[in-house]
Amino acid sequence: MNIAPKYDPSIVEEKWYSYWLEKKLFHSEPDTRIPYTVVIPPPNVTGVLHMGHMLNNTIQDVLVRRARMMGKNACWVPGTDHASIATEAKVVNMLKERGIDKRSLTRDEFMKYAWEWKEEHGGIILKQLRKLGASCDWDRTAFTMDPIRYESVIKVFVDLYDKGLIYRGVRMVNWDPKALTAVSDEEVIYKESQSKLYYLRYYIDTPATTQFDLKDVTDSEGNAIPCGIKQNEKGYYVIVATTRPETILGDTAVCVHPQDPRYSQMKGMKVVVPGVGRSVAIIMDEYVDREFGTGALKITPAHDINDYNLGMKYNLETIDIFNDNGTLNEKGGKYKDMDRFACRKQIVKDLEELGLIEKIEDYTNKVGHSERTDAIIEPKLSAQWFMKMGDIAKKALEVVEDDTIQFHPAKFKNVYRHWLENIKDWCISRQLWWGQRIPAFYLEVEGRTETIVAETKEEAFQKAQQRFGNAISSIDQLRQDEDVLDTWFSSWLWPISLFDGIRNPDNPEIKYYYPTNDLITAPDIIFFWGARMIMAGEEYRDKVPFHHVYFTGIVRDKLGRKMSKSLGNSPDPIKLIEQYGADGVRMGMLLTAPAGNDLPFDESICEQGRNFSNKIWNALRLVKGWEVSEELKQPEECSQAVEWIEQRMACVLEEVERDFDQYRLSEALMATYKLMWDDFCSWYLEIIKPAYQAPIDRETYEATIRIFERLMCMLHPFMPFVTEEVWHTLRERPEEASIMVQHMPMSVFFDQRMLDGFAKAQETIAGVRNIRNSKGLSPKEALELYIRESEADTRFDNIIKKVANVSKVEYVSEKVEGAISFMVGTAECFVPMSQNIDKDAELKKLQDELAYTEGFLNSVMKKLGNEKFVNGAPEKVVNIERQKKADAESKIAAIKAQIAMLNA
RNA sequence: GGGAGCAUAGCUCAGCUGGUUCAGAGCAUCUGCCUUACAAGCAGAGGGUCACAGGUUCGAAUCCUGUUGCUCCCACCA
Repeated sequence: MNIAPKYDPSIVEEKWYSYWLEKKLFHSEPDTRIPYTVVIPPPNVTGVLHMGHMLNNTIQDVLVRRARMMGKNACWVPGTDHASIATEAKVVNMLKERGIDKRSLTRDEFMKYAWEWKEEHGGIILKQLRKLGASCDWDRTAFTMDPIRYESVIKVFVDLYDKGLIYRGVRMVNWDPKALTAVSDEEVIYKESQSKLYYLRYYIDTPATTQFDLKDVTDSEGNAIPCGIKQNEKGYYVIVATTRPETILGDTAVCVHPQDPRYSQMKGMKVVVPGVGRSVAIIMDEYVDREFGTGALKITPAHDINDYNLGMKYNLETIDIFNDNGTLNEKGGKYKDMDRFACRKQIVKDLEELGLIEKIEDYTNKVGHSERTDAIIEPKLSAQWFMKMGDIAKKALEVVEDDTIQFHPAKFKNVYRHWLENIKDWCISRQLWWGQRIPAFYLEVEGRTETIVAETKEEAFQKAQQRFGNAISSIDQLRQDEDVLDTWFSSWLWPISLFDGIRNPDNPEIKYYYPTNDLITAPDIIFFWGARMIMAGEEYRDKVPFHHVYFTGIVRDKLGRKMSKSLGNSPDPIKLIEQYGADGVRMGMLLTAPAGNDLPFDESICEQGRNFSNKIWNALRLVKGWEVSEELKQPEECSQAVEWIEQRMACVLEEVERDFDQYRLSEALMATYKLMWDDFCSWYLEIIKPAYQAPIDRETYEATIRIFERLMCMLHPFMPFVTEEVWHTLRERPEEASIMVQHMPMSVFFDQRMLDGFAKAQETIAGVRNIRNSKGLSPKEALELYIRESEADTRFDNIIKKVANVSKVEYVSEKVEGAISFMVGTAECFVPMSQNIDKDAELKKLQDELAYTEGFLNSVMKKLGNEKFVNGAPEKVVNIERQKKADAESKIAAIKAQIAMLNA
């Protein structure tokens, strides 16, 4: 058989992926088998594959392929997410490039462009996943805005509204002035930034005759501290520290702590907002941190959540000074239309000129940025839709606490608990067009605005007629809410809506595939997505959506930075695949990424994968290059080797099964890797390998093929392509065959004593090789080996002979002269040398070993001499120490005898 | 500011209820080898006071306390 000397993944991968698709091997339909379901974390429809996706999807594919080979009906459902903000931003940009302003379009026109954009640029990422080998059921590809998913979302909204879990209200929300929409708390990223703390003078608004006592006051510990009230030629003033001087335009109070002696004279006073001239009240509230700044806080209820709360409490006026895009509105007076940051600069300049700034300090604080646009978030009062989280969160917490859903690694339970215990209502409306439009309809009835929530406008009209009778005559009186829903409000239904379980809760698919088995996700979306899916599952199926959550790590570059498009530090996964093969990249990533651990990515880890693919390939070349003889009898070393490798495989299988049970994928792969490379290639194949151009016996050959096939099955979930290729080359296969649907080998009982015996033989062989190495002897020169041991195990002598190139193995009761010796356990091995032995070198080696062993014995004796140890430690442990002592003593005796012999 | 986690070989990580899996693996490094499957390879070797300091114990990488250094999450100190 002619097999290429190097493995070329590109041809092979293309070939087999098409083959799998053509044979519909990824497709699943409900049947009598046990289902195994995974739903993909839907990537952004306009996104491209990055390393995070690679890792995440490789893990899913490993689990899915393994489940399939374990005889389960595996179904991995792919799809994409419409990603409102991100996609809408891209569409708006695209329009801008074409000279079209979004505001000049109607909603319908915009949506047409958006869908066009989606059709053109969407789904690239799913195509890329095929290159990775992902065994998704592509027939089931879904989109969070396709009809089934869209309708499901609408239905859920209406249902939750009817249950009283969804409400509309004017609240302080996180406003993204770039995307012009509200975002949820989870979408705000706080970043540390260097800013300034401005100390502003607020003059006290008081008749000129009023006198204040400016003497030092006494704090609670009895120390004298300066009074909070200052005086200059213009009058009395207090100093307020702020990081956002532009918001003074919206100031409606100044707040101090009621027990702050510095300000006790301020009760009931008013101060003048600097530069603005407005006179505002001094209020006193314990919210204020006396230690911060000057202990006096300006209150801007429209632009800060805390100020808003205080504003509510003290009935303060709310002055909103910003437009939606972050510029100043008419309340900003002369600063109208300036951007908020430009305004800040200008206002500081103006105040400085007016002598209203006491000082400016450098200050580091955390500023909220929009997760999607990176714009600085502006707290803003607006009417939004919210979902109540209280009760539903409790249930979602319970199922994780009681391990109905298990997290891998479990440490994420803490994070999850903390979030759910402090959860706030979820702002679900977004001021965008790309998304599910909120099915709320407004109409004017007798001067009031009434709200009707219904799945369609027609339904809303009917409901309106029922409620308001003849006051409603035309459907056109209804006006639908302009906003769409948060994208996560569709993704949270994903495991259910994929099987149409919202619209048709009793359909056979949802009943069969739900709940899914494993969720593979990055920890950074645990709140956005994971937690909310659990809530939706509880609410709509009364069952958790999955039983295990596998958290992948975050892929980082060599410098430890998160890989991101903006940093440009992410390699192109498709290029990597071209360079190392999909199998190589998969293997490289998996080996270095235990669950929950970040993956410091370096291209070199793919090399290991590529090298491994090639190693497998070369083993195939060796085996398929043999001529098989029907006459030859199986040599003893071959039957021993076959027996051993089967035992060994059983042992590793057990380990791998244990690893998978605990979701320790990298460990499972490492164990299989070693089985293939070390045990199979380096030991087994070397033992059975016939001499050059000599044939191999039929029995050994068949056994080898069989073992090779099973190894390929074990590796297939990790490296789907090379294993399929090799599996097909090993034997003639029927038309439809694929390794994908072979049975995964299962662990069976294995004989540990045999494995131990073989390990000893391996050590013996290594000993002989070492002698060869140190003496510079050719591997072709046969040596002799004498072993002195009380209980000889001769089973593997033929193997030793062959692999170590030893002409004879003989068991002796006396020491062998003129030989170099080494020990394997308690056995002494002698290799006679024809050439002169370097006496001094040998002596030194022996003496070193003697010193070490004596030291070892010493420490054992110390333990055994300790009465507390002998009495306190368990019998078993003491016995082990006694055995150590005996072994060490006999070893010392042997070494001493050898030294004596050398010196003789 | 609150909480959680981590620290073991140059790198990435195993190491379960303290004791033969106890100091390990892979990669990298070094030394020999172009030995007819494979130099993307083969055969060997070196390398760690288990972050630091105490404590508990007959016995600690493992349990406790403190220190230091990292990481993550949460939070409205302007």
